[in-house]
Amino acid sequence: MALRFYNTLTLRVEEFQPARDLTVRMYTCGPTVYDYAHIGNFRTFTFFDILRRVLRDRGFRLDHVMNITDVDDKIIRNATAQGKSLEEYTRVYTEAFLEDCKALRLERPEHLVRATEHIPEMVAAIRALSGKQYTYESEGSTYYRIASFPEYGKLSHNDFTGIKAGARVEVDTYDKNDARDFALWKAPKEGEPFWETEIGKGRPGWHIECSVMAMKYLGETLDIHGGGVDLIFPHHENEIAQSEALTGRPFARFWLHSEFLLVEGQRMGKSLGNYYTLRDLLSRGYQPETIRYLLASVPYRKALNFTFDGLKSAATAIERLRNFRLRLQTDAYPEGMNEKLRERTRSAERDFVASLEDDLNTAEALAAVFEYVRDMNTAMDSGEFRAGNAGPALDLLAHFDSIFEVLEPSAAAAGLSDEEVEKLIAERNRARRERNFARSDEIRQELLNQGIILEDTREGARWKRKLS
RNA sequence: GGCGCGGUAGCCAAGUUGGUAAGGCAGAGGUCUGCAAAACCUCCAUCACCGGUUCGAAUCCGGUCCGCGCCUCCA
Repeated sequence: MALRFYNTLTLRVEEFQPARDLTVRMYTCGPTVYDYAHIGNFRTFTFFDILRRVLRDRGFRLDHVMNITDVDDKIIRNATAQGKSLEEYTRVYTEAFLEDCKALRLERPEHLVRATEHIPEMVAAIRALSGKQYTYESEGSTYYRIASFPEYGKLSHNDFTGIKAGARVEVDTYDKNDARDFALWKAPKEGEPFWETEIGKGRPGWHIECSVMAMKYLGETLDIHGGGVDLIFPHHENEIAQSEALTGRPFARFWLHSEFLLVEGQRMGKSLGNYYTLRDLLSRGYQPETIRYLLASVPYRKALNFTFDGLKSAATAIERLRNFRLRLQTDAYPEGMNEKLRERTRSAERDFVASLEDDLNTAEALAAVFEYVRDMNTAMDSGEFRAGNAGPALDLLAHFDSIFEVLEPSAAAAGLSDEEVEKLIAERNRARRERNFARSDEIRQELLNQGIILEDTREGARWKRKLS
């Protein structure tokens, strides 16, 4: 089977192929760095990450651009209030964002680009649009005239032909001819930072940066453009209007959007007290891979209900996989190869891949892995498992982890060192040989208090660190 | 109101070209173990509701109810 994605443009699942060669040209909307990113943001960024990994797993090369919006009204407001320059203000959150991504094991796109580093390109694009009569000026700002782009609404599937100029209450403080028109270039208000350019003093509107940076690095037509569902309108609709007006060509072939994240069944909001940044969760002791697992386990097109129960459940699920891997690595099996089990490994791998190819059905992909794990554990218990089956099984786990990446523990928090653990285990082994079970259990409990779990097996005691 | 997405076991959630419901977590009972842990086994849903099509529907059609998102900044 081939890769298929649900395309917002057509509202259908379609087979995916890059337009040219095997390189996927992809643009995804990144963060606006005015604050720490929250888990809702990371739901979307985790989706991008899974998308990247699956594309590569299916043999494609990636040319992926993600923007960092480091100039917008909120940033200006906050920076001004703190008496900082834009650069000074956004640097903190940009770095925090990159750290968070790293913690969540999100791959870095080939191009991570900042809006403020592309002002000249944006100005050139706006001038080109003006040359084609798509714009008008008002009080020093430049607007895009939507009436001149008949296809407006094709992504959000809205029909705007009935909307009349002035029909809506003016909510923006800028003067526009039509409520749907949007700013390409905003004139500075008193005291606001600005760029001095050929189209006047000011700063870029939000939408133009994505059009410009996407096309600069990837060409006129992208294979994939991604973002959260809330960006479909107006952001992505406006990107299409700008880009296609400029080039006369389709801006993106596939539009992929991730659904919202809810917290305990409710929309996350600061006023509701259920607003969490990644940092909030980490400081509560949850491991990054636990969060990553939870975010990745629900297919991206379904709203994800983020709960603390869910985190606990995710941690336990990961432990099940880690236990299996530990067992593969530490238990001894009879020599040889069980061909039936070998074939079972192949079928699990096929199911795993087929699920991901089906519009990134991560839930089904996980099911394929867990079913496989159960079958292999059963085979181990019954003695059918052979030493030769361990390699393929570990390979399958590695394949799984090349997409989900949750098997390796994050840097251990402070606690006992490996050596200290081994020392205590040796002492416990002596106690057990002497059948001093009281002392033996005492040591086990002591270790457990330190987050170390002991398991006695035929090959002796093995241990692991508990995951939260 | 328009556009879009949903309503499957206690929780999360897969399955919609129709054929008698994946998986994870939690729970109950077993096996194994010095005791545990891990692992395995067994048990735990008729798919929001109503009607229709069909030999047969969670899956198709019609209707109803409910939830969420976008329609103004927002992943």
